[in-house]
Amino acid sequence: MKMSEFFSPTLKEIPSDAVIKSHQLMLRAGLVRMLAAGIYSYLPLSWRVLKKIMNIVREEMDAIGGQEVFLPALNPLDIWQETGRAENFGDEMFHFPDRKNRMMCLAPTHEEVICAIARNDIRSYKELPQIWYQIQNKFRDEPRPRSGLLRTRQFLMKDSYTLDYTWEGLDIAYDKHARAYRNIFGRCGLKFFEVGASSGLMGGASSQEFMLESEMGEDNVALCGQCSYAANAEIAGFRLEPVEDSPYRELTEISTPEKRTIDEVSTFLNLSSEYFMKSMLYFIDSKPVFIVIRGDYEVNEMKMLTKFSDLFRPATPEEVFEICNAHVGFISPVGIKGIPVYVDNTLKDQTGFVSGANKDHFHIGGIAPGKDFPVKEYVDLALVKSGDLCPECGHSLRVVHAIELGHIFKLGTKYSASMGANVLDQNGKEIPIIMGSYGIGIERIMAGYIEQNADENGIVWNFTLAPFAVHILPINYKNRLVREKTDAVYQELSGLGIECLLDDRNVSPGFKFRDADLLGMPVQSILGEKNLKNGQAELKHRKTGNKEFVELEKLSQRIIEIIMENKGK
RNA sequence: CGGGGCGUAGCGCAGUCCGGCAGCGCAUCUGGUUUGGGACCAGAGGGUCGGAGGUUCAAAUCCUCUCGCCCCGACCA
Repeated sequence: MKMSEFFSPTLKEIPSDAVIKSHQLMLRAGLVRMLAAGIYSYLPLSWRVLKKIMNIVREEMDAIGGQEVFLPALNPLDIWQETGRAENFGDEMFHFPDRKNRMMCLAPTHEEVICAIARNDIRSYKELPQIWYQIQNKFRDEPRPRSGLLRTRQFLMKDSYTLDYTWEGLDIAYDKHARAYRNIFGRCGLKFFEVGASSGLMGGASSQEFMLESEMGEDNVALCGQCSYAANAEIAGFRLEPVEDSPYRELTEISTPEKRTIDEVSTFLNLSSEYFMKSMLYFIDSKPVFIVIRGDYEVNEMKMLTKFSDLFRPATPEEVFEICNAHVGFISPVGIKGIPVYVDNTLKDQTGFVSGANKDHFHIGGIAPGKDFPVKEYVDLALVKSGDLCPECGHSLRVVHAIELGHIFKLGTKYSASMGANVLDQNGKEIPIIMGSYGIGIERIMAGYIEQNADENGIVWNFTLAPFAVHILPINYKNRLVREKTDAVYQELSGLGIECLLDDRNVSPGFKFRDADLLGMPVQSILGEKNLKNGQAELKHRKTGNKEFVELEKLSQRIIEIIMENKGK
């Protein structure tokens, strides 16, 4: 491809709207342009990359027996009402009436369509198992699209669905996907890891996420530095280091004027936060309860949801005062009768905690849960933090930001049951199909790759994803010798099936070098008059910056060598 | 949805406080020179100052409304 004919509008300056590295580089290198918030056009360079990613996905999905389908992105809303997800998604799902006033929507995912097909056309267990997948545009009216291609309102997703009639079958399909996903992300050259995850809105038994460590990630993940333990912070567990030597052995009232937060009281008493008990009043199913947790931990909203479903809410300051006769910051379950207390495991088997005295401007030291107030139940509600101990091996955990690339779910029968997607089993009994659901964000692979593989000059593609393998840079293409040799090299490489981008533009050498570094093809072949006269070309490796000089006749051979050497890296 | 910021030429910005000729750099076009890290000379084109309404002799600038984009939070397979 000649650059003079190729559409890759590069930018010298960083567009002011782009904040994260991948977004800035994709705009500067002319990969994408924004049409509206969270809606992007993929220009020739990025579409070449995305097609390569999709090819890898197809190969690996086909390898586990997946059958590619293409389902409608435009759906009638009523199938979404059948499963109740029209309401669950709410405004996050684009919906609108068609000309006959039937409500339609743009599908944010495709379980409902899969079930609609299965219930009509699959009757018997003999027709199972099935693995169906597609690569499709998904639409989600995100409250806040952001971070370039990492969170958009229209995006490409590989989504697959497995249909089984036994739970063992589901396990097998799930494991196949885990294997395929490792291959896909590995082949793309991503440093990824797998974590146990929450199923969230999707429901279902077990789920696993494939994550990319990145400051830009919206998820928090706990990683063990020693063993393979990795879990989304939403569900991560940890081993507790108990506190023992509290200076408060017995119940002691402490004057703490105007000191409300754990931080303030901790500083005031010069006592670190693990000696505190954080007391919070919630309403669960309209009844007041105390939730208490050790002072150095936060409550994990997702664990709250799992424990109490969505029926909980924090008490208002007025309700707190009414029940405790003290203001927020000075309360605790000590001495408050008739209100159940859920105690987080971080407080278990320890004593001597400081919490509110239920009297403004006073705290109490020396609290022992179970002795100084009744424990309704010990529960796991704490949010893991960096430095906590691995639940598997006891080594310390790192909590890092991560980008979710893929997610696999054992869905079970949630959707098949509500939509009546049933089959007859061996005994002639009607049972709901057991489903799995598995997604990969295609653009996130590209954006995530760039987040991990770029330097101050631009993108650094590997051969697997690069839009072109070789960027040919003639210095002064108008020069006859340069032009003839360049054209010969271009013809030869292209003839060998090596994708080449030829910068035949009449611009200064520096301009070409900067653009080439920005676009980031793995190898640059620089052809200048001086070297050509000696029968030589220069090869520059984008990743290392290393340069080598190669005899012209051996150029293509050397490039093939380099490609082979770097396969799978 | 709450908080903050921004909107002026393709891109990056100044001008807005304090009303008075719409500017700068880069990019673009024409001609010429140049060719190993974003070249030089000469000339040229390009604007509904996001939009609507208002105040004023006069509005990019002041007022009201509105649309869009970004960031933080809430939210989020």
